Amino acid sequence: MKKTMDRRQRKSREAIFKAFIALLSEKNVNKITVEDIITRADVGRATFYAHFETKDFLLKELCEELFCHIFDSVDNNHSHRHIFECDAPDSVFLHLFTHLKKNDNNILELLSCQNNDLFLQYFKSGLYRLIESQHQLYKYSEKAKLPTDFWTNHIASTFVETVRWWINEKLQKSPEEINDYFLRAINA
Amino acid sequence: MKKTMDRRQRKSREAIFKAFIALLSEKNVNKITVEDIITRADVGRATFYAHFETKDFLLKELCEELFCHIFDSVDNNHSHRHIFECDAPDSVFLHLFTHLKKNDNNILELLSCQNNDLFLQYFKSGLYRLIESQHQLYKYSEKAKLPTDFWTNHIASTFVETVRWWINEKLQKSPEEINDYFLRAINA
DNA sequence: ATAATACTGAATAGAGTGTTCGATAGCATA
DNA sequence: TATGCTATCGAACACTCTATTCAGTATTAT
Repeated sequence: MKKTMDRRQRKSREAIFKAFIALLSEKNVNKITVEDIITRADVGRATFYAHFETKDFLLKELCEELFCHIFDSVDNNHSHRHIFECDAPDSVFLHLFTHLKKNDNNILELLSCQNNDLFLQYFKSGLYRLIESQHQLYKYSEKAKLPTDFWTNHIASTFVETVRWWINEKLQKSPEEINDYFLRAINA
Repeated sequence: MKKTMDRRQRKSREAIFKAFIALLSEKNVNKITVEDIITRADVGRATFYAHFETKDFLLKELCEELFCHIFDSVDNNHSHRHIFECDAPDSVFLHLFTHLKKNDNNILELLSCQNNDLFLQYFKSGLYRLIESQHQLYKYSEKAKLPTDFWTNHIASTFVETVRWWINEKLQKSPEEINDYFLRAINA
């Protein structure tokens, strides 16, 4: 989203996103029509198509906006730690759990709605890239003689499944506890 | 599927399944139309709706037909082992990997096509029930103080992800090797 | 104030869904 | 082989949804 965006554009775009998110927690993504969205968002039909080529593009852009924040914040945090030489190997995940619980952008609504698989998959692909860069995680995989990409995928999916379980439990556990579960599961 | 099914019904049903499977490996499930299916299957429109209420039902019944075999075979094998008191704790998974590689019903085509998430998720839900009944798997979870349902989900998803990785690698590894990877990953 | 541009609202063509029905052909049974 | 039963055909139908268009209106940046 460009900074120099017409206020009207921003408003329409935001209204569409907001309506779409609300609808996503109400019904299956395949059953949501453009009519539903524009009625809820209170914008004209032509406006919708001026912003998004199709519903699929809307979904894709929504995912990008949602997850760019969370991964950016990790990247910043990680580079800080690098600068200060404060090496806490697995705290990246604690950082992610904490960030999730803060629930910026109502990300939790989407990760717990009936369409959550959609978002968990998208989240996982972002995670995969992040994990690849965390070399200290691979000590165990070497010990267990597991291929690198197998291990990367294993960690990413275990993280996502931990989040899924956590959300199902209504986030009763603290980020520290759930991070502990996660680390025990991957036995790091 | 009832045994006493009219030959015409069987033929139509099979033709529809076959056409659907072929289409699934060509394009996204959402883009497949009833028109596509009946043209490929060479049956009338009314025939399709006589067999399946909607496309979603077709998909559901396809999944059931596909996975019932594989889980039934495990159940039989498991109860045999029970009778003969031959207790090989984790061989259920080796049995599953072996069964998958045999590729009955072209199950692998579906697990490796672009719609594989659909089938892997369905496969996982079947697995979940199976794992719940395998009590010997929970020794480690008790040691690591992890909740039962967390652990069940962890094993199920790790299995599914192992299968996913295996298929991506074109099934080059033997069932024994891949079972080994899986057991190392869950550290059982 | 002005020019640029985003939005509206209604109309439109086209694709896909799910149903209907009389006619036809295949099936099980006797 | 003749019988009734039932699955299929194929075409037509109403319906919903998609995606585009365009003239008129409102808002914005400068």
